[in-house]
Amino acid sequence: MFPKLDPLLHSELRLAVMSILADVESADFTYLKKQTGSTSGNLSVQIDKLTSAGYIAVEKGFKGKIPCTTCRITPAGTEAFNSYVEALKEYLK
Amino acid sequence: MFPKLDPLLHSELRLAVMSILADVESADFTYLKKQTGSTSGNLSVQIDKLTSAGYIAVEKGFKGKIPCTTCRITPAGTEAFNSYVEALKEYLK
DNA sequence: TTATTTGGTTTATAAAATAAACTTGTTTAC
DNA sequence: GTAAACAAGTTTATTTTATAAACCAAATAA
Repeated sequence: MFPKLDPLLHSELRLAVMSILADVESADFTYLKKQTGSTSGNLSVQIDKLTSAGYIAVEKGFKGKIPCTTCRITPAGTEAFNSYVEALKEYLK
Repeated sequence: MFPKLDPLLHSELRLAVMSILADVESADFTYLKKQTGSTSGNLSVQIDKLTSAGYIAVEKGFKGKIPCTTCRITPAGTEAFNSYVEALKEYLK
């Protein structure tokens, strides 16, 4: 039987964001936007959802005078990501 | 950069169906329904989409007097599935 | 014969993804 | 110094999807 896929992670953009954050200590909004090729609006919405789920943590600050939103994955996020990868394997093999 | 994920395959139920059909010669509606645990309505809709995309072929016949819808993957479907798996790996590693 | 079950399809609703428009503040050009 | 352009996002609106609920036709069981 196929395991249920976490709908929060089974989304192209959110998965890309999580994939990046799983690899780096932290990444800011602009970097995520460039790496994923997404629009600001879409990225903003998806970051919110990941934050509400507790999968990532967001810190708002400034780089000089310019606002800067920094994201990092949480332990819960790491665990969810790993579970998702395991679940997905059942579909791909 | 993250490759685009085929939206037709990036769907839990459609992916499960394709995953099954990639493994067997053919499978009928009832079998797919049992294996995926989906509702008839949802399965019917998703089979239609995969058919329209040319990823699977559907044959409608009878098993005795009872109608029986048989599905099998097409070469285009196999290729799309393989590409999807490759693309997804970029997100999971 | 009238329920009930099988094997679905169609239609309606809920949820998601995405795009477009807007905001706040900053830098640049005149 | 002020108007225009830009950066970094957010909010709102629209489109697309997924899913569920309702329905239907034929077969079997009571």
